Amino acid sequence: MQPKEILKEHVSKTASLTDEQFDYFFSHFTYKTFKKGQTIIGEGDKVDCEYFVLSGYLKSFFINDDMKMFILQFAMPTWWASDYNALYSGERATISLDCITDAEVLCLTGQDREKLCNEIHASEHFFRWRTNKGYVAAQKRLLSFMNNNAKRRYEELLAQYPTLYNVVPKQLIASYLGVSRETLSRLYHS
Amino acid sequence: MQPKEILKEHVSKTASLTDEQFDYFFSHFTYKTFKKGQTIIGEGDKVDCEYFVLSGYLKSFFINDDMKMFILQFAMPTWWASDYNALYSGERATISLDCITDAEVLCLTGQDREKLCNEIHASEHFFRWRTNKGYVAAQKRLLSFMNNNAKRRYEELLAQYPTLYNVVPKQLIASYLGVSRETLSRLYHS
DNA sequence: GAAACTGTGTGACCTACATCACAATTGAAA
DNA sequence: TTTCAATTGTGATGTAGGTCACACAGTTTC
Repeated sequence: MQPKEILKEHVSKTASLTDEQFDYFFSHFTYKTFKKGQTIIGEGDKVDCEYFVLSGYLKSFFINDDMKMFILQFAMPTWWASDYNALYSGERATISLDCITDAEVLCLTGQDREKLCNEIHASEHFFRWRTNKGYVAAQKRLLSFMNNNAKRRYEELLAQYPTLYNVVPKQLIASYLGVSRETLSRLYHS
Repeated sequence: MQPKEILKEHVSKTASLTDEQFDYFFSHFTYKTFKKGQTIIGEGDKVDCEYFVLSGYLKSFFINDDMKMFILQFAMPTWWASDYNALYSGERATISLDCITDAEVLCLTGQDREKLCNEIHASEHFFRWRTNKGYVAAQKRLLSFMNNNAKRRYEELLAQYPTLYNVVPKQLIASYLGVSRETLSRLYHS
């Protein structure tokens, strides 16, 4: 399937744009490819874009003072990713984004997103619903952190995204769950 | 200050509505008061509304199978609260909402919000930005959970919302931080 | 002014998970 | 195929924070 069709199918689930509107909408996206391990957003960068994943897996993450990594999100095909705080506020990136596998993405600048939201009411509708979905998901994960131990969080993650298990190194899964890789290893060997 | 002015000032920070547009916007809100301890949304309820706080303090929370409470959000004046998952999806509430103090709120039904978003482009803009802010805040809190111990999370919370300390029982602060009340007590007595 | 309730402090003990150290395995590069 | 790095497994030990138990406020209720 072509990038344009992938995005169109995705957007049409929450907003109705006419074909001409969608053509215009799509014309603001830039197609890019990245290699496994490549950095898309690095800490301290100016953040211009958000990214729609066509193929491959990304991770968005934070590194603390002890160089420990915490994964905020795995981004898979048809997911969006960026440092939304930096993108909306103009501040420098505190969240990084890079490629777990080779990846194809569509880039949309923050400026173009605002322009599209202004010019096409339906596109603002789309972004509102998408963001709300992200908000609800983040809240769910917060509750899971408070309520569940590492084992249950691990089972939850695998139940929701079984494909991750084969694609993503266990270290990264541990960073997502907020446990050490040693603990994770012990969890699924018992 | 009147409810209408409070809301107007709040909305105008992110969206420009004309006076007539705002009058129309405001006409969809219902003013309500609640007493300390009253439930606004209970588990299993059908969720029709979201709530804009005019005065007082609310909490949104989740109760697990062991009857342990986890607080997702304290809502203070000019904050919004609801079970957004239930409100957007039509499912029953899993998140409850009640009053820590006497409170005045403005209620907006999900239906009216969608109607307003349709009819007034600027109001959709407002809700997109508000939701994005919530999303970014939830992500920050997630990172804080992964990165910081209970003591630092406690200090962070007090630094951000000093008023909470006097208004909100320590038990609830513990539930927000995801620690037991005993641990919290030990944290600030040392 | 008892009585009952809600909120808080504090000690003793327990457990989930972190950390450190090193071995084993896999996988890419040469 | 050999080599080097990245990834994973596993034991020993440390610790933050949970749980239970009980004491001691304030505050509301009759």
